Amino acid sequence: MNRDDLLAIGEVAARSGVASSALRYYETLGLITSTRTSGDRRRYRRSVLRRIAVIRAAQQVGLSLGDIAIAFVDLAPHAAPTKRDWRRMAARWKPLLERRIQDLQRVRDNLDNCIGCGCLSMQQCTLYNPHDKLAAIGPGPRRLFPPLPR
Amino acid sequence: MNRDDLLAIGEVAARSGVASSALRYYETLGLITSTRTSGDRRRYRRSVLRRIAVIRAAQQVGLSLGDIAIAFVDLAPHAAPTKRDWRRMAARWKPLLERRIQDLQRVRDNLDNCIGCGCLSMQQCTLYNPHDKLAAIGPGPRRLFPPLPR
DNA sequence: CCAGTACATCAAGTGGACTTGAGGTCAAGG
DNA sequence: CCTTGACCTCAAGTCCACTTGATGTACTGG
Repeated sequence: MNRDDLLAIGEVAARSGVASSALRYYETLGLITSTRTSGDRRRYRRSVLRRIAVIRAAQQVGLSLGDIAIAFVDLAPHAAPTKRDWRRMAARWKPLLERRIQDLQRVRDNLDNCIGCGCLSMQQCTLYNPHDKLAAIGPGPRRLFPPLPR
Repeated sequence: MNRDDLLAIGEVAARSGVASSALRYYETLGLITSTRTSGDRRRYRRSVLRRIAVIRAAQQVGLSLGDIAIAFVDLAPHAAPTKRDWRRMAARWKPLLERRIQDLQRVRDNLDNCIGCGCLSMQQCTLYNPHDKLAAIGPGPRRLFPPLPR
């Protein structure tokens, strides 16, 4: 239906699983870009799907859209990140991801312990230790990570 | 300083790393409870620290405070969860946690792939595949998991 | 006794990530 | 030509997890 290999917002929404309104919102944040038709409709390059996938992945890691935007402008002023850009971003995010995984594994291991012990021997339980990394991570789900290292 | 083995809100805040205002907020949600002194100050049992640790852990897993509250009223109407209660909660949350870890590992493995390949061979890249589990997880960080299984 | 600090309530504000609604436009099919 | 559906903008609303501010009360040290 689209001759120019460009996607309408609805198509992008369908293929990415992200609502059109969210896509417009991403655009206001500079996370994605679009061209317009004569009738002012957004047209997206196919590469936007990759970009969106990266955004979702980064959200998974715990980055805010602001953090992601920074990473994007920082690394890729153009719409389709190059191999090199992508590699840099991936390298940068990986430690965060690793740490996040480790944190969750710690929680899981504690659950295992607690399932075994009933968690009444609290002294050595890291869940119970308020001043470990978990506590330092921040005020709950909305900020799972500190801001990107400068 | 406290004879009755009860903790003032400031002490709980200091020991748990959670702000007093957040503790009061948790109380409005029924996540924690307190008794009052004659002067209307909150006094917490020591076990509240464990409860708070559990709350933070569950947030780590991606549960909302609402979800946690449900799990709590569901399992533990009393202030200090018993060994059995805690075991059940842990057992219930563990699959969520495992899944979350797996999802993140998937992302990480993809990053590894992409660091190697530059992510330009997108066909087999699961990051690029919009209809996989990642896309299904939901609208970003605020709801990393579907609501608790019934 | 008096100052200072810690705590109380309650209403309102914040930030993130969107969604919803009102009101209008554009392009295709019958 | 006219309807329908997808799209547009912009302002406002929503949900979550808290925080902040105003105003008042209680206990502690000097």
